[in-house]
Amino acid sequence: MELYFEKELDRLNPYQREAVLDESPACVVNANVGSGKTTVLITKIQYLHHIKKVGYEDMTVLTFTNKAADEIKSRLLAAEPELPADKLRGFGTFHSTALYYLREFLPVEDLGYSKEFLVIDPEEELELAYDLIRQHKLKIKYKNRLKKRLESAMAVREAEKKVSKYQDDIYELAGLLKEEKAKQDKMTFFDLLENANFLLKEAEQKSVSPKWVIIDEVQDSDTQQLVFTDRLISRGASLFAVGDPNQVIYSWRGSAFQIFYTLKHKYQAKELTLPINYRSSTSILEAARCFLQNGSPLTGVREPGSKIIVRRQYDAFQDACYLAARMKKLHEEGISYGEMAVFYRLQSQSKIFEDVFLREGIPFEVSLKKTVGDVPVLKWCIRLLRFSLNTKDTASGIYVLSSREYGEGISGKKAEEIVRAGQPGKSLLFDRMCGLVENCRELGNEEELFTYFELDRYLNPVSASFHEDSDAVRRLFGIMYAYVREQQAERASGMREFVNSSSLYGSDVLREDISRQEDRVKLMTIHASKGLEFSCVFITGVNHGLIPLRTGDMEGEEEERRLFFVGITRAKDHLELSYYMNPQERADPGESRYIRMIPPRLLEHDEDIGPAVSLQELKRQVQEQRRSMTAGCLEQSPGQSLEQNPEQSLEQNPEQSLEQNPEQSLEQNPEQSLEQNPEQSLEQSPEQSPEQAKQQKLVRHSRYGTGVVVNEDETMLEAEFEGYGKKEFIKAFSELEYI
DNA sequence: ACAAATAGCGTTTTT
DNA sequence: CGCTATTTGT
Repeated sequence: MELYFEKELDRLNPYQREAVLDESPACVVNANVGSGKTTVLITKIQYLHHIKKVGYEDMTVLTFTNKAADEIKSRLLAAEPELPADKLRGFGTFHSTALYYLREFLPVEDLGYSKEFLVIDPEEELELAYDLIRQHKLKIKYKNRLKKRLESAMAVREAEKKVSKYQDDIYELAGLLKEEKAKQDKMTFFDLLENANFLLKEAEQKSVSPKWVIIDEVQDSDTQQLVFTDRLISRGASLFAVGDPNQVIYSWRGSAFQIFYTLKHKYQAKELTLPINYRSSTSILEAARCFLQNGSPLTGVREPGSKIIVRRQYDAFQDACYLAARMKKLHEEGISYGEMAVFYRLQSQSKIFEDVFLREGIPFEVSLKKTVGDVPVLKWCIRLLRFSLNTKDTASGIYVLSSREYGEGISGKKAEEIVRAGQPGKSLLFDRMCGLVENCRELGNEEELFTYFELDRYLNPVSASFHEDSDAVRRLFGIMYAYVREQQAERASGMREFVNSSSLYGSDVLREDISRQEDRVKLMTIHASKGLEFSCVFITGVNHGLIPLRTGDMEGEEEERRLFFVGITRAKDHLELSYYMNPQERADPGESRYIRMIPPRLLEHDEDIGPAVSLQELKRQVQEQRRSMTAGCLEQSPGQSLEQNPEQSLEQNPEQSLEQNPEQSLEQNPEQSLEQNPEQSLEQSPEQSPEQAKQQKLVRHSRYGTGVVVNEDETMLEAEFEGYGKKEFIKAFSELEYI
């Protein structure tokens, strides 16, 4: 083993080797993009184990995502296949490690919990809070923002909790919620760390005392995670942390300020640097250097490579069409689609690319954050299992019975009665849930479980999404059975563990079918691109107002710059930036100043925004296609609410009016059509062509009188009434009369 | 019951 | 800044 390890060490560059061999009790490694950070981290772990004879069980390796933790574990196992998995129990995300400590070593009873406590998602905590408000008749203002208000209330110190800003009972609620969670044996992600931190301060030394704390992507730590680290270090652990201050893009969700500085001072940590980037061509690196905050060195070792292409486009649609053609060409040249990626600033920007790529036959995959909670049927099923496995969880029982979409659709009051009384015979579904643990032995696979709950009946067979729903549920059950088998646990307790483990929230329950075909173009936000790399990267919409997004303060501005830095450093060989002359969203037309910050000699401008006569026709077809699609599956997609924004903005954009008069628009360059019709932009309703504005449509309403139609589509109608102003109506329900 | 006043977003997302 | 949801005032 030691010999094998010598070879590993030889493969490292001097900087990497120094980090691995460093002997100081605390060391932070300032690792540049693409400098082999993960390799150093893994080699360090192996070094500690094989050479320094530190047991894996004496190491705590902390990451922020399950994905990162899985990668580290699987790379260790690949090098050492006979390594028993339970030696790596201390390897995982901050939250899963806190969970492990709480379950195995820390006296959670001191906080009123049992060892079998449950992990709940934020939404369930919110439900609990609303329940408490009702039960205790608390006065809470701005209930719609309760989640945010509670978050800030929980962060306030005990001493300052006298009167709330709005003079309501928010602090009382926070206190009650804490009690209630302990009573119901439930912890949120926040509680996992908070409680672990509290107990680590008090508990006896021997219970948890790793010899090493090793942290990946340490720049993303928030205060809670910093405290967790500190608790372990003050128990005698040495520290080895790796991260990149130039890749801080999550400070808005609380990553602590200037971590490297803090760690260096707090623990007299030695700071080492990994300056050499192996990933990108030197042109790309040179451009990236313009966006570094501090003058940290960033050295490349590769050839200059091709210039960065900057494209001027009329709008996102034209860009999408260009990209489709460009990618086809690259594919013909032998670059696989999997090596290409399109980045944008906002989730809502993906839609137009999806539509065009679908039409053009480009295989693609959109990276969307989806958890079980985002799919209504799975959310319902999890609650079904939760109550079945723990009938004390009455909130889940009530939720399942009173759901409108699934189950028996019992009213909330009645459901509460049944669940609280706990008497059988009132509801078949309720009886089945209560009987699950008893009958568990006979239910050997997902199909039998499905049948046991009579889900054929309860998953709302008349709904359009029934097939999709039952497939999703079967898949979830399948994953659960696989988990139980893998853990070699007794069935009921294995299921309980699955349903309550944070691993559930991190697992790819929904992505099974996507990963089959790998050769796809990836579409994602720049945020989501962190940690990935592609041969060809296309960053789209590099306009001011998008990249950078209009931000209030300096800090936000700097974060935007780091974000762009992250985006361009994902590219290995080829990078293209595009900006729009007619951005439909909040962006300004023209190139972002970020493009101007790159030395011109690195750039190649492509300013031809040719008229492409058929483009308008194509665009019309794409929009038509989308309309028929969204009409068909309105209720199935959980992401629907997110996707409504681009839809709306599309209705308002000028193309809508072009679509209504195709003959007129076709021979015009789209850019001209806007500039040549100044009256149009002065109109109150730009979606109407001048002709339509002249022959105004009038409607009569029983209450508001006669009004002028200002906006109209298939479902909605907006009219302006004299003395009343504008009013929106749903056509199907309003009693409107055309005049 | 309606109108005026006020608060606080806006985007990015993991556990 | 401009919009929306909510609270507060009449």
